[in-house]
Amino acid sequence: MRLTHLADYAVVMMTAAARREPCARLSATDLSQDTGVPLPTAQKLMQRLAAHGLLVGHRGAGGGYALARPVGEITLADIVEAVEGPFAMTVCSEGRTDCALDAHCRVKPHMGIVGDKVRGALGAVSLQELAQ
Amino acid sequence: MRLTHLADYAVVMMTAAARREPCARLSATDLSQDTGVPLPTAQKLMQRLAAHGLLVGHRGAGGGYALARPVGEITLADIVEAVEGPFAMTVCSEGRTDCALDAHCRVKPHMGIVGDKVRGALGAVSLQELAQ
DNA sequence: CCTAAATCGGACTGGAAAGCTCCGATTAGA
DNA sequence: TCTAATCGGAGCTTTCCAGTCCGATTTAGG
Repeated sequence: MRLTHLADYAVVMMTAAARREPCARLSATDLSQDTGVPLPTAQKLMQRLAAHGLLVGHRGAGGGYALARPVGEITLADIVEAVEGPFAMTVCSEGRTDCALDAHCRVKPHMGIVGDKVRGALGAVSLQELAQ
Repeated sequence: MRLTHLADYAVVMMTAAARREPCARLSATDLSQDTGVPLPTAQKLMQRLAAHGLLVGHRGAGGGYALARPVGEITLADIVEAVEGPFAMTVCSEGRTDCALDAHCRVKPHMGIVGDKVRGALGAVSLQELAQ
């Protein structure tokens, strides 16, 4: 029950962005230098965060990314979900039924509820709190 | 943010044990047949669960495992923590400081709190609820 | 006392997913 | 129109997890 390195990096980068001016243009290079995250990795992460609507990208010279929403409306759950995928405690919660235990499993109906609880715990932490 | 297969298997096995009589002797073979978990994997999991005080092992002929506590006093958090290790969102929360971002990281102090929240969410679910 | 059954502990192999890097496509500014 | 800086996707290497096997230890029963 721990975050992947990519999700950890994403949280660090988003908090670094939250400390800047709102709507400021942030390039992947800028955040890479601020946080220490390797540049190619930072690029890949910002792509995913933009694809999930947490950042908006502006291309071309002078472009970069900007927070899509106010810092109070972006939660830890949003960031983790953008990088790691949906909060499913088990693979069978995602619709996949290729589980060898599926026939005898009596726990499956409860796992969706558990996932929601975990998501609620992370959803209660906003970027504003993380940035102090 | 998902459980490993081993933790998933452990939850299924513990719920299967919870449906038996309290204090019943359960061998790894029994639970393996009931749940469909491969026998060697079941053995390894029960070792870990016993090492963390969730099961008590009885060696020798007629031996087996039994739940160490009533089903209402064993939570999902206990099981996951026994198999996956402590609830640390990041490696730096466990005391390791070999993180390249450590110097600039301003999020580290908050991660311990986040881990506690997640643990609380899983700690609110007891074996009794999972077994219906 | 002896046999048999079952747990405990370790080390080893295979496989999947994460993590990192490089290269092409697109766009704004001069 | 040309240049420069960025977004976006594809590929590869590496690390960690999952599964398996073996031997050692212990206890109940005949």
